[in-house]
Amino acid sequence: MKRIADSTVRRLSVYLRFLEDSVTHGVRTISSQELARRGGTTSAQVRKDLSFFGSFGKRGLGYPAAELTASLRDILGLDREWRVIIIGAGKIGTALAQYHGFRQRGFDIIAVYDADARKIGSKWDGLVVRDIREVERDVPQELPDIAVLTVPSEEAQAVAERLVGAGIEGILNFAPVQLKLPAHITVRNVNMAMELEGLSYALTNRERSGEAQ
Amino acid sequence: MKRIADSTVRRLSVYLRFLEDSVTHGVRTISSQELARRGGTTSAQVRKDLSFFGSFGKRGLGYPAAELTASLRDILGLDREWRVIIIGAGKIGTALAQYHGFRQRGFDIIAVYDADARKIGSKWDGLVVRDIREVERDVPQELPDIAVLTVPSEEAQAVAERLVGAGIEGILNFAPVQLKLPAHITVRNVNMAMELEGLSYALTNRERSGEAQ
DNA sequence: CTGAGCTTGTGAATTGATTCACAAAGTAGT
DNA sequence: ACTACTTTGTGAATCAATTCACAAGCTCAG
Repeated sequence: MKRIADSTVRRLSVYLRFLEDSVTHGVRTISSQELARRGGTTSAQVRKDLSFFGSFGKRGLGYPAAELTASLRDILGLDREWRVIIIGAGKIGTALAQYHGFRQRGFDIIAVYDADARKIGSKWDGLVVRDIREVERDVPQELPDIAVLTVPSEEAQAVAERLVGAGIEGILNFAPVQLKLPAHITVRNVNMAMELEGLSYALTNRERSGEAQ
Repeated sequence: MKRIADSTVRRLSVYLRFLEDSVTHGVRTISSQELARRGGTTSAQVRKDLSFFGSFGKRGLGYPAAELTASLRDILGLDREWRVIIIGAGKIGTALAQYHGFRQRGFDIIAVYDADARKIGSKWDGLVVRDIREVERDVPQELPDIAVLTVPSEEAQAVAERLVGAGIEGILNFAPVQLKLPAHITVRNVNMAMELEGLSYALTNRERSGEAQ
């Protein structure tokens, strides 16, 4: 199968969110045009995106909402639970640990780690903050799939390497540094500073830059 | 001037972070190769990115670190303070409000708003949570540049429209919906669910998908 | 059953981003 | 001053993503 572009996967995620919404509102069938309108793209793009994975619609009618929802969940690998650990019990890490939206979407936060003795042992929401030194022992036992990295930039690379050593293969990195890890490790970056600076650039050079969306 | 790609602006932001770091460590000069290594890209890409904005290096030597830092800050519009308001005092909003990294980088959080009477009036870090209904009065007075939107999905579109009506032109949207706003408004989306689902896809289809970075 | 009206699925065309490759310009050692 | 070595800046070539455009398939009304 052909390599699927990152941008396509992102859009599938957006379509899925709207589809789930539509299904709970009783919508039976939905056109590429409607999906495009809600996803901020074009109908041709929607059809192309879906066509990489198969043929889901009926000509003249559109896509069956419930079936397409199930197919997208399947394609995205959301037909299972993902076990997530959070590394770094700072402001962002804490907020994420307490945010219930993830669990709802199948991402189950099973543990939080930190290096700071003052934080270790404290409890939120049934989760006790563990010592980061335990990660090498815990990961082979509890087999988390994804680590969310919310440690200071200086430590991000070293901590990431430890996680990989312990057996983690997927990392959601909040530190504003580019992690250098073996090729088989999947990394996604969330970089708030970058987003704000993107806004700063766009607002400063309004005529040059297109409207980011 | 030619339209600059979003991906280019993102990379400039990454280069800038590393350059600032280098300057504080006393580095005087830096090559496109070194910037590429740290930014997770290629030297040709670095040179191309910079070439859109001018000629900053010396052949045979590289780029003067301090000067390039200043130029990038200038290009990105970081030679000023940006006034930021946070809408939504939930888990994420609260964490962002208390996170000092933004202020350090020139993004000054001047207010937090919420609709929930139980939250209004509570105080963090010198910031009192204000009633969202006051936003129409405050914005024309205090002239914030950017609104960070951390309200539930269902409310995001309506709240965004109110913000635009009040005079906001830049929005950092954390709600997993595509906002539909006038073309002159700049929107950036941070969508954690999308990132996690991207990881889920990549981990599920390891052979098909490239390593996202 | 027929014709008008939608909407999908998809090659082809286009537009956009990245990589190549090299001349030009500099450094440093002798 | 000359040679060997670096590194930038940039057109040209390549690779990738999006948009176009239309045949084919389906619905529905009469």
